[in-house]
Amino acid sequence: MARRKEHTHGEIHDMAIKSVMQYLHIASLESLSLRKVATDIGYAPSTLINIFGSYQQLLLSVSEQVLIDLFEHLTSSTSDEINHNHSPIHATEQAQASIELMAHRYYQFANEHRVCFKLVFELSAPEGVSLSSNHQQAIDTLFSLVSEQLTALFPKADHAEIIMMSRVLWGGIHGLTCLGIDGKLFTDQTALPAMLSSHVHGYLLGMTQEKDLSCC
Amino acid sequence: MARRKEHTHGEIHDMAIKSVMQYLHIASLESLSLRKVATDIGYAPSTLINIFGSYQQLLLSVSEQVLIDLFEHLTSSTSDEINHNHSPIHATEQAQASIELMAHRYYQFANEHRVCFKLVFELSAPEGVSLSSNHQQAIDTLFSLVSEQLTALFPKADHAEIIMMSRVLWGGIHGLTCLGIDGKLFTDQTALPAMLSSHVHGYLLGMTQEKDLSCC
DNA sequence: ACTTATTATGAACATTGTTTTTTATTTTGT
DNA sequence: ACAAAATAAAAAACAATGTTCATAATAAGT
Repeated sequence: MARRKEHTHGEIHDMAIKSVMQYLHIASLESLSLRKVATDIGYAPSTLINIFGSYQQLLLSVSEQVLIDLFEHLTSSTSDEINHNHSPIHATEQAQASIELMAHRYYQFANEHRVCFKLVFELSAPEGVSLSSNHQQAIDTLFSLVSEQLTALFPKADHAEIIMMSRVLWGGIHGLTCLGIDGKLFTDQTALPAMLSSHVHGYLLGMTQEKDLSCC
Repeated sequence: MARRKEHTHGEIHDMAIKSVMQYLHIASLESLSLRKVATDIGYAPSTLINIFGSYQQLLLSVSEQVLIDLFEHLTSSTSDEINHNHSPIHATEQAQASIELMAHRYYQFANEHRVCFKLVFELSAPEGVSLSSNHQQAIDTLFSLVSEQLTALFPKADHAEIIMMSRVLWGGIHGLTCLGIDGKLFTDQTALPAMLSSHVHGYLLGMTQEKDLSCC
């Protein structure tokens, strides 16, 4: 019966999201419920419905936050790790190493936040309603990370080709990661970084040979 | 009140699976329920629980069936379509074309059975219980389809390398397909076959260059 | 201080998966 | 052929879910 107003809606919003993300680190999505979240943060279920609109939209908000965290994980302090083993001579090697590093980090993030990561890609917006602009923008930003590097690697290629190649690269990274994290297709987890490298390295090598025919 | 035994358990099993697959062609998984399936096939909910053990295991049985259908879709009458445009001269070209065709079919199947396809990869076995051997075997068989072609392409490569390459290829095909079917990452559906081809073609070209250094 | 407008709440509701109990049917034993 | 035991399906009961809505408690306005 309406106690003292202790938190703003924004605060409850953040508390709920934090509660869900915390829960999903130790349990499955199916075992979570709106009522559990409400109990955890000390509010009534109907309060969360008031703020988020529905349980599904609460989960979508979580998905947004996970994407933001993922982006930060992919972009934080890149420089020192690239030059860790050997300093690349050419800018092209730098670009390739950068993509490879992102691939490895993508998998690392997915592996450390499996349930949250799955949530992002398995939850779709409610019927007829499209994703929020925040959400869509977060996704687009991920793509730009790769296409940026690609323009450095293929200065002659036109925009459409760059876009396509970035999608092929992300698609592969994403697919390997998805199949890897729940061990559905291969059980040896350790091999996945090598596969990611093989994918990035192999595809870029193939595209290089196809684009600039400097040889043969 | 236990009416006359009209169907065997096996028949009810198949009826339920068929009902689910049919329903998922026109509606979402969240809107489906055990009770709806029961009503649809004219039995009580508890009867389905008796047969399948739980709703989740019913859905896992559906997933198995989808995998079987997928396998059939990938392997049926391959020969005539490969030689459709131009007859390949070398066996290597044939192998590459075969993988590319499978990639396109993989996407085609996923696109025509979106909800069922998603079900296969989003539903995991109940806590602690591993997938049924049928289920696991169906997955392994998919992989063998690619690795078969790869052994033709890279006769010198050892088994471990073949395995790895087949996983990278499938991972990429799967990732692009996943991201493609619910338009989460790119809206132009038509471009997806081209991306799949680029992935297969690009990666194989890169690996060819790396494995047999006949040039440069 | 009194009224008005918020705001979170708790009770109610329909629906879910599952368990348990009942009951109708089939099979078995003699 | 008939009674008894076994079986199979269903109905009823249960706990838990997301969501709605009337209500009580607080905050704001004058």
